Amino acid sequence: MIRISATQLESYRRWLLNDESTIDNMIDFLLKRTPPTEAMRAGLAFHKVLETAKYNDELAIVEQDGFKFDLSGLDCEIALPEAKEFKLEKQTVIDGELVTFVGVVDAIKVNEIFDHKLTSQLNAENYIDSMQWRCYLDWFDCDKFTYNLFQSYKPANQDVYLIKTFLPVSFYRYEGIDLDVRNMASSFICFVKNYIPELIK
DNA sequence: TGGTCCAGTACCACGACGTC
DNA sequence: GACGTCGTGGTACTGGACCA
Repeated sequence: MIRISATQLESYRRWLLNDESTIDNMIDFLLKRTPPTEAMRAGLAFHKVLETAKYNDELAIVEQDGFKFDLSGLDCEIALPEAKEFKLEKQTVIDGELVTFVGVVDAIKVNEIFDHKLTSQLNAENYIDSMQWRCYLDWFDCDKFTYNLFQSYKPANQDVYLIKTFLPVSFYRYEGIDLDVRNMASSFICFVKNYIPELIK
């Protein structure tokens, strides 16, 4: 049996596209030998801010885990569903191998999944090819996936992240999305069998 | 002139949470 | 308390454009 997360599949997809990345790089990632950057920690802290926010909360300057975020520059309302951090496990068989797909979405409501991303570069095209939304739409059996993109900027000599822009970007289920996920998972399983068989329990 | 902003690209550890 | 599992995408860098 092998457990596969949406993050793993997305990282594997990007690894396939990168001619210069080595097999060892991918193995290191899957075995979790990599340290998180400050940006990742900032993203985590911002996530926590959105998780703990309540309906009708007016967020201006908030502090979380040592990071300060200034949302006063946003002149819009952000809809945050009540169902947050929703986890799913789904078992299936691919190429004769028992597979457990696992994933956690930031928020979910009827037929729609939400994922929050703190980014310095607001580029929706970065997410078009992503396996993440495909996996979640397939596994959670939903029709719409929305990335809530928050563009941040950290001025030099300041310890605050200015949240400049909020941009929701949605993707929709299409015919054959399950096949795309299965094909990528099949390729991933093949890689694991060849290079990291210890991940198969 | 200095500060800000943008584009593109590759890659990897920690906190939180659930389970035992 | 120990252990296993998951998502967190931004950093660093370069070159160039823009603005006050």
